[in-house]
Amino acid sequence: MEKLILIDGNSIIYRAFFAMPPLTNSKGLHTNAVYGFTNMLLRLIQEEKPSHILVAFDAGKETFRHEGYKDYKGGREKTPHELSEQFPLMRELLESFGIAWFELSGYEADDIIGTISKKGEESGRQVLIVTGDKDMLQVVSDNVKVALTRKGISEVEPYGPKEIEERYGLRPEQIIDLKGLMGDTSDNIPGVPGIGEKTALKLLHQYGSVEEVLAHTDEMKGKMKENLVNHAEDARMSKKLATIFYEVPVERSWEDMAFAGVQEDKAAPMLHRLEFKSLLERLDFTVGTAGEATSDSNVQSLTEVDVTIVDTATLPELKELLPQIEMMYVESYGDNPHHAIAMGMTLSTPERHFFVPFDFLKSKEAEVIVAWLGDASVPKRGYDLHRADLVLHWLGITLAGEEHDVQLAAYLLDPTDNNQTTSGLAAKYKLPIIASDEEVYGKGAKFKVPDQEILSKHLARKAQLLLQIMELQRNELEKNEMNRLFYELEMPLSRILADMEKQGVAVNRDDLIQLGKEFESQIAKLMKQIYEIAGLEFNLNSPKQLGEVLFDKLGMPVMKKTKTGYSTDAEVLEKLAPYHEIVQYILDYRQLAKLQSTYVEGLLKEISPITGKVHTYYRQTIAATGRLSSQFPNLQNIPIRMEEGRKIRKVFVPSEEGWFILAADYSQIELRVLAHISEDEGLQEAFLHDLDIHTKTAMDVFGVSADQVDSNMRRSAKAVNFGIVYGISDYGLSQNLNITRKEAAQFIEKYFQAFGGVRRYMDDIVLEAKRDGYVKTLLERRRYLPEINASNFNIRSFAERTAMNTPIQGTAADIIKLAMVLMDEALKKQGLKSRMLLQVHDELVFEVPPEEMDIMSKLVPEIMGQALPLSVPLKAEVSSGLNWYEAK
DNA sequence: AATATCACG
DNA sequence: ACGTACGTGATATTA
Repeated sequence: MEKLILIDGNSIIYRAFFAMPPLTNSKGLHTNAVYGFTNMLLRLIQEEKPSHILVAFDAGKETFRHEGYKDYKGGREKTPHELSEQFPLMRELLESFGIAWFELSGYEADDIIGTISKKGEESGRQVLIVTGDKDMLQVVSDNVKVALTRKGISEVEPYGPKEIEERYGLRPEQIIDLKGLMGDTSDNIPGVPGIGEKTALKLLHQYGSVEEVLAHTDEMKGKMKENLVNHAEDARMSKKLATIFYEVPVERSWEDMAFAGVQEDKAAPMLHRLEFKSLLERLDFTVGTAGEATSDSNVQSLTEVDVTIVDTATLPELKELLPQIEMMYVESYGDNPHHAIAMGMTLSTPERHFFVPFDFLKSKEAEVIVAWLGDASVPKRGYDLHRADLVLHWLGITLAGEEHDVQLAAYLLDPTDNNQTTSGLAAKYKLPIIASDEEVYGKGAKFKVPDQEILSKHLARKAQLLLQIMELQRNELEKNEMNRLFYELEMPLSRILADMEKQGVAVNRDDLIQLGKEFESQIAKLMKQIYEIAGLEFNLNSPKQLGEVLFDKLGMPVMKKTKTGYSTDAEVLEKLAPYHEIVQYILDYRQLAKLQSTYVEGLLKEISPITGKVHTYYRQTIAATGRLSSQFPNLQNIPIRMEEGRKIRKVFVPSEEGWFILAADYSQIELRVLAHISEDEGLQEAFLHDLDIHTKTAMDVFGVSADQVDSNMRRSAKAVNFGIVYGISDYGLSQNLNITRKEAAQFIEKYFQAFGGVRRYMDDIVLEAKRDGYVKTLLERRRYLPEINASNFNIRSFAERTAMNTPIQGTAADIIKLAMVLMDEALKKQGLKSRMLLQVHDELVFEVPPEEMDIMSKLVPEIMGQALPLSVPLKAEVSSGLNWYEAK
């Protein structure tokens, strides 16, 4: 049977434009959309081998749809000129490829395609429509399929009647009823307010069509009924607008649309003009002539890979090669690795790739693989092994022996690189490009686990690249003197973190609920008072509405603006508090609302029904300074500064009867680190004598003796110390202390006079950053600062402050990470039952059985204090109790 | 998806 | 003269 492909040119070229990075030829001509379109076209030709092709375009501004509804497609952004200039190029390219195209003033591409597809079907041809527009689904039939583009244009999802039934539970012709009810913002089709896809489908499943729905509104109630009655006409019109017109006078014959393959003599000059070198190279001009074999054409941009799917039959081959496996990759989806769904695993030697389906891995016969995974004496190389460990753990499988994690190494080599994906790293190292995960899986709601065929190949391609990347990383780590940091600190730490996360922290659910009730009643009281005083009810959580009440209605002075309107943050509200009693209530409300939503409700949602604990996920490859971060839930920002919030800590309890929570935190670790690296004598002296550092700073800055330092002076000195650590600026300090910039500048000058070594450090580190392009910590952790020489003052200043702060914050991070590794060793060596549960940047939290309280109270601060010998002592203070609140 | 706000070190 | 303190993550609202 002959096959006809109909392409919605506008839809595809738009998607190509936004999906592709900007691309211009040497003359400055934008070509990215044409490139994306062409790539897709060639792939279609190769895969579908069509006998006929036609590309339809929209023409002119006004179509017959505007006659009934002048706002049709209103509110759309104007087409960027970078795109509009590509339309003529696209038409030329189609002509050079011998592909027919058609447009007709007054009609949309949809209508042209609909018309031709009907004719194609009637003449006994198979039809495939390629578009990004779901409206097109209405023309689907047994012989007409619609391929919808997914995530850009790299992949399409074919829809026949069966797929529409599965996805929507509708017949193709009901798609217009769906649009009629839900509307379409992109075309400015109104639909019925309050009815989205969910509701629309429910109604259609019950009544079948817009007309039937409208005829039965008497059976409904509430807002929905009201909306349907009031907007019945909108619904009817919307349906009409979405309905394809099948009578377009198309001036193309079958002969015009026949496609006989791309001819080199015609196509090559055009491709040259566009400078599509890769396409020229890849095209061998034998592609796609109807019915002809397309043997060795490599239109496909991806390299071929061979993967062996591991099953009963192929297991012996893998078994044989297990000792030679050099790369493992576990794919899963879901942001939270504790709940992630495993998709598949690849095990690779440099020559061969094995794909292990998880169903098989769980079977009895696969236990040889499970044993291999759990054998700590077998070094594992992989990508994001931390995540792999957790995913496998919740499947009951142990992973051990992690030696090289490519993601973690990539983070160390450039912690600010936010594309540590395999395809991103491949690009960085100029290795062959592979499809990104987003291209293969889609993102957000479009995410879909692909067929095993596609998945296994994608993973194999990743593994292939990862093997190469790993070798390059080994060299680079060596060159950067980061071997110790990587192999002795970060790699062992990644195991420890995974173990802490699996262990989790017990949370007393009932107490948390009780606390929530107390917050709730206070919140209700505050809301009532606020609404009463304001004289109206509004959404207190909306800064916009709050701003209107405060500034427009009550006429309070505007202190600060955000880019969208009035600022109502705590700093502003505190200044406004004297003007009106309502402000304090709002501040109190804000505080409680935060506690309730984030810490009560948020935490409750994270308690595992399986373990009754929260299992956070420490991310080791995020923070630019080398710190950890914590997610799902974030256990590094549990309230402590305010008593109300601090109560949250009471619900974090030991997981075993009679045990205790023990917490130890470093005292002034950042300033001690600063004392060490700046070699400032005064600062070192202060820590050698274990002075109160803020008081000491106040003495020097204000030139007074210890007993003359009042609380206000100490507060200022503390702010100066913070400023120093952050990379000081007079403006920042003045904001913090609510003083003038001049006064702040004087403080800073005084500070530098007293601590000359610190001034020298600040100056030197900025020069070092300008010279090397990066700064580093004591353990050789790097952070590149490409903006350190920027001409823009703001950008440059930011980089300079970062240069000052990163070695301090980063070295502190190095130290506590070292302490964690040493602590883990000590616990194991001494056979202690105590468990490390949490890390909060300068604090470690443990759960400890009663008989180990004495030893742990000594051991923990000792190990933390000796983790990295500095020129000043490191001090860790320990405390304990029945819960985290008491361990303060 | 972006913005505002606020919790922590 | 320039205008921000350093590093994170979660929530609710709004576009």
